[in-house]
Amino acid sequence: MEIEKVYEPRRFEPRWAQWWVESGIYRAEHRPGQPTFSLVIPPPNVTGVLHMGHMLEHTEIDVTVRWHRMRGDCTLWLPGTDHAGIATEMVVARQLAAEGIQYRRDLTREAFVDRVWQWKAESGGTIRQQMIRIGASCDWSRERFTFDPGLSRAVREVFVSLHERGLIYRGEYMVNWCPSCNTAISDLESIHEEMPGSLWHIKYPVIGTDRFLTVATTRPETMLGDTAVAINPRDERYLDLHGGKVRLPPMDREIPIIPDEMADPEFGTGVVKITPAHDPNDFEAGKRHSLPLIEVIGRDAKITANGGVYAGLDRYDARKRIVADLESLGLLERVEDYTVNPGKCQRCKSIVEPLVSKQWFVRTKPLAEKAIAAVDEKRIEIVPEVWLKTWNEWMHNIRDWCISRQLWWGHRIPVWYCDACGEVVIAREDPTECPKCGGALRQDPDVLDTWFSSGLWPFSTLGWPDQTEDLKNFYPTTTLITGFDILFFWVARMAMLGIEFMGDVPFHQVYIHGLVRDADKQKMSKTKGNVIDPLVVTEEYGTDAVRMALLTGAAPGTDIVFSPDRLDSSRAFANKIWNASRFLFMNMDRCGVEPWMADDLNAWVPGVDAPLEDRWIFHRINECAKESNRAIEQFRYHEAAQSVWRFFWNEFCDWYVELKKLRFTEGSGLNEDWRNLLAAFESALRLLHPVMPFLTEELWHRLGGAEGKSISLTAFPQYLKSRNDPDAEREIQQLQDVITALRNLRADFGLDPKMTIEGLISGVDVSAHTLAIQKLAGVTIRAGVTPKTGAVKSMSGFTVSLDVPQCQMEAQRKRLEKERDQLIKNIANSDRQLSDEVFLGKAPQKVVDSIRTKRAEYDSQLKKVQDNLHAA
RNA sequence: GGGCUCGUAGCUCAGUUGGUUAGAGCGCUUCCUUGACACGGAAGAGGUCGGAAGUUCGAGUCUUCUCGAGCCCA
Repeated sequence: MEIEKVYEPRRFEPRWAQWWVESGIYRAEHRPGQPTFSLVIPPPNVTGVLHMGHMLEHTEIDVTVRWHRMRGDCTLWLPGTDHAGIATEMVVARQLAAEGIQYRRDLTREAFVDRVWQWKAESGGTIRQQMIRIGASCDWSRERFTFDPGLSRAVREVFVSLHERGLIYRGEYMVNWCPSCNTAISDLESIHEEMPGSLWHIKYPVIGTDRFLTVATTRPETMLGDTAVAINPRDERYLDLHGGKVRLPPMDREIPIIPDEMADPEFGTGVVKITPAHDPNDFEAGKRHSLPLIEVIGRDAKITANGGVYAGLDRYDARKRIVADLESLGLLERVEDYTVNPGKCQRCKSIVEPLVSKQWFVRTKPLAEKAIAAVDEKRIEIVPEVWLKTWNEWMHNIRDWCISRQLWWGHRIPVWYCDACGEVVIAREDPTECPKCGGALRQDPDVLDTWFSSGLWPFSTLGWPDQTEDLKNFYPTTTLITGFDILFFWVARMAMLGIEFMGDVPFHQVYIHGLVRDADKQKMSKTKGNVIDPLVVTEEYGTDAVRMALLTGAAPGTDIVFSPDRLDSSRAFANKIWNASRFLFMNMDRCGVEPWMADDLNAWVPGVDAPLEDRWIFHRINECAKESNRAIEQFRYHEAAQSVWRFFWNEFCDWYVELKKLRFTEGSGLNEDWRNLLAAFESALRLLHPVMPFLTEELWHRLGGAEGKSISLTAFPQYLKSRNDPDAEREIQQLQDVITALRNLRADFGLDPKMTIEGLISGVDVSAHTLAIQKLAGVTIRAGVTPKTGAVKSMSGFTVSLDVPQCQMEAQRKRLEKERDQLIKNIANSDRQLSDEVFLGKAPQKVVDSIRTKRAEYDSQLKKVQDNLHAA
């Protein structure tokens, strides 16, 4: 059988990727009575391209999904994307701008939306293609998009029914306005970031006196809209000013001095200005004191007509002018450097302007309570637990959710206004006329926050509001795997809406994965230029190697450092497996063995008389299965990856294959030896499959897997206590110890690796393994009982010696002395503990016993070492 | 201002309920191109677990303080 010398994933990965999709083998078919595992993808943004975060997420999901499928569960991984309102609108707007089209001015809304759909058809499928390339084993027949008709119907149903339940309202509230995206955004989309700024101390003349109140502000331009200044009611400096007024310098307006707790006597002068229309805290204060709202900054971030002489200026130009004017009036007391913390638009980084406007909100408290309870009662389990605190912190302090967006691309808010009679219609079906007066209706121009539709994802994708079979079979989903950055944006909202509309949690477990960082532990970002394109490294190293590199570092609760080193070693692992199979195939040829696979390899066990190494490797497979199953079940991907790595490389390749080499005879045909070897290898491939799907599929087929079948549909090895073989384990361990000790001695004496040496082994019977010892340690065991020289090494339980010339004894003596000193130290240490009455009285018996046993071992070894030293 | 996480070998990280010679990968040193593999094999060196105090018979593992790095929320 021809097999290339080096692992070259490019030669087979694209082929399998394509076949997995075309064959439809990952379509979930519900079968009654069978356990179900379902998972929905955290929908990537339709404008997105696959980045390392996706690669990690999809790898973890895929491992989990493949593992469940191999365990025989009816398994669904539902893929799809979201319509990403702002992002997509910006992408298309940019495209139009390049053609000289300003969409809001030159296009109708309908024309624009058509254009977006056109864009989606052309460019919206990138990430899908990329996912297929990396072998994501999802059910493409169930792919969904948040803007599909069905999902849109779900959105409308939820909006209307939340409104009916009193959980949606329209209100005049302070929102985060992004002047460059031209829309309101939610609190979560406004990112606070510290930056250097200034604190201006401005003097406000107190009416009727010659005094001034000095107010410190980081945003002097907002003073145009001040409607009061506040002092702390207990602040003794200003007791006499209660009920007084100040003159607002640039506007020449009189505004009241009000007592309010929000003024901190310790901060600055203890006086704060109040601008209810442009600051969230001031907005609240304004409500408490019934202050007027004066909007001085508009949606374009320019000063409005209310701003007097400053009208029409950009907010920052106005700031400069106002400061200059105050200074010339002698009202600017001083300016100090100050760190400011403004909200920035998550998407375009513009500084958001807090504005008062009419928006639609979801009343979140009642929804949040149920979600909090679901987590408290473990109906939703958050893994790792560290995120529980963050979850509770946020959920308990949750604020109402602003869901209207002033965009064209998105689910249009299903609300209509009648200009004739003022009626507001909120309806599941588009109304044609006002039900009250028959007049014309005008639909609310805004669309809903994309997360509003993403929040329905676990059930809208399964057909809701229809009561479909899929919904019945796959909701609640089993597990959600996602990043912490969308814990609130998405996870919390799915929990709230799922419970509200399905009456049950959307998933039972949420696994929060880490962040992929570069080799210097830096976050990957386009601006830093340190992003690694997963498709590029996939082409270079192979998808499987990239997966392995990610998984071995994916310990729960930690970020993943993604370095070329790790990629190199993962590829080396893949190459090792490749070559192990190459070895098999070459020897199969030599021995005249045809590719073979039993009907049910999962049931294969070597016979009772099978060679020791066969019994041993099946024992190890069983142990590895135990570890892998446990690890994947607990989202301990790094342990799953490491355990199969260790098994395949350090046990299967390093020992099993080496021992097996001694059994090959030319022209043997498919004998018991071969059957056991091939069955063991096939099991090992199955253990590895969830982690490295491509390589294992390729080798499995070369091994004899029938066309049209897939290793991904075979059974993952399960741990069976009955397959434990402690005798084989013990005997191989002993053999390994003997061989290691001999190699150790050889190295110490600097013996030529090619030279076969005679030696003696005492204390253990290895007569059955003389051939193995000869091959793997280069030592032939001679007759006799007395070592010829002092080239001796004593282990616990046995002693090995080599016949080497006397002249090389100096190295030996040194090593023995070192060993002796270590043993003396260990014995002293044990004695100290064993003579400690309190320790003996309080420590558990088994701890004390183990120390006694060790003490005895050290002692007998010490005696041997001393004997050897005398001889040397 | 409130909260969280991390600090273990040169590097990146494991270390499930505290148990007594602290593990892995990479890197490093020495030797070896033996017909699966130099993306390899064999043998090694190297940490006392950021610092201090405490609880305990016993602490990398629990408590407090402290220093340093990062993150989230306001």
